[in-house]
Amino acid sequence: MGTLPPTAQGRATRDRIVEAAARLVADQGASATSVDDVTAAADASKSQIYHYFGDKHGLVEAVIEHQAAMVLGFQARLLASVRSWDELERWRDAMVQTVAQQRGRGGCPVGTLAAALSDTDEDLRGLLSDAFTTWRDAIGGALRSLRDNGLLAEDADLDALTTIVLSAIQGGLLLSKTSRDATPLRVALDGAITHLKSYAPEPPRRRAPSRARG
Amino acid sequence: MGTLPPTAQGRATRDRIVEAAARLVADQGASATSVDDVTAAADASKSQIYHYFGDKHGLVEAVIEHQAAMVLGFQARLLASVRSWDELERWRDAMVQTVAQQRGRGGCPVGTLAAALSDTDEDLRGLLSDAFTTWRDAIGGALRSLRDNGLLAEDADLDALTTIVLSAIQGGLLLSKTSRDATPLRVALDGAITHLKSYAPEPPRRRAPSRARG
DNA sequence: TCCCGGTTGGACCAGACCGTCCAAACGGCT
DNA sequence: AGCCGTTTGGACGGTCTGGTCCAACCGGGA
Repeated sequence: MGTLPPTAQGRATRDRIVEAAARLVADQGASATSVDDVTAAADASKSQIYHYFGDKHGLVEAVIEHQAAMVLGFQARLLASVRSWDELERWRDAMVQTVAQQRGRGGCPVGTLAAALSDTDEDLRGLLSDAFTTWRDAIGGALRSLRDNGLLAEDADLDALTTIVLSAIQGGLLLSKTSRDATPLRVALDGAITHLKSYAPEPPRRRAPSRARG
Repeated sequence: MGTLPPTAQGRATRDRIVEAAARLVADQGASATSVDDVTAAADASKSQIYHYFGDKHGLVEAVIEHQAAMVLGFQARLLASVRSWDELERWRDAMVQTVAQQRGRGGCPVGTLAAALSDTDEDLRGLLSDAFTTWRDAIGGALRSLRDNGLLAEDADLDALTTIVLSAIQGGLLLSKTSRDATPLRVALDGAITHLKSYAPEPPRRRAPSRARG
């Protein structure tokens, strides 16, 4: 359970199970996904799941870790290279495009799990809280990079701005998945970026009216 | 099912069931709440539930409508009177205080349901989407009132600003419930209000640095 | 070749699940 | 009192649930 399978075959099986479980949990919810569902989807047998994960709780933990790694990998890759407003806007466009492609379905796997499990299980809440912390670090790194490049004022509160950006992501994704329309996410992220720009050391000529309609 | 019980006694029973179910669903999730759980919590018998709601799906519908009415009632009451920045900030403080009191637990009942059910059931997603639309109307009304009082520019895009505010609410609540700390909500709402103020017709002396740290 | 830990399949269990059913009790009528 | 639709209680059935158990299988090392 705690440790990874020693053989390559075992590791492959474990991965297959986690991926199948992650997919099922993402579009049914954790408590609506049965262990038997997972065995069918992963083409595995029940003893394999209990061998590698101990019980269903352990399986859900593995799913959370898997989704956190996916999302944060994606985010970290895009955010690591941000050194200008243009690059930050490319990051925004990538997220909006991803959501638009699936018409909002699913939203953020981590956010969805956090909404469902934070009140139910203290262990899982901790994992999800850690995931958000890591995400904040990635965003905060990008903001620091912007500040180092002279695009944000020295005295700007980067922690607060990071919270604002992550809130816009999560809130926008929730509204987009509920309305099946990427617009709320685009508008929320646009608003966050406009807000960031208001902390530029040389304030732009004048404020820009918000562009998109929600 | 579709219609309300004809007798006062029946209506009382129905209400008791919905309230108990809403409480259970809020802190266990819909699919983790069994009909038998509800019978026990509402001190009702099974036939009563199936008599008034048809099946579990109908019960969940009633729970959504109940939670939407609660949240929107609370919001509409606070937002209807907003005519100045001070009053908007009082609305923000009321929300933050409510969340702080329960250390973030639960978050927004509507948001939590939306995260869990939007991908699962198209009917329920529609109900939740409608709830968000009504919420948007309440926020939009407050913003219009601010504009009518000369606090927002005539050309400000109120629809977009409404989306930004609602995203901040939902995102902030999610982060607060996951971290068991009201700070993210306070910071997100502060950011949204600061953003709104940047659309004031007479821009304030200079931009204000964000106050709280996240 | 034998051995042995890791791996796999699936029957099986006890309890929980949703939903059905029917008979009894209730309560406002006339 | 007598009636009738509404409301109530709870036993029951068939299915699904998480979890256990054990026998078989595999593959590499000696």
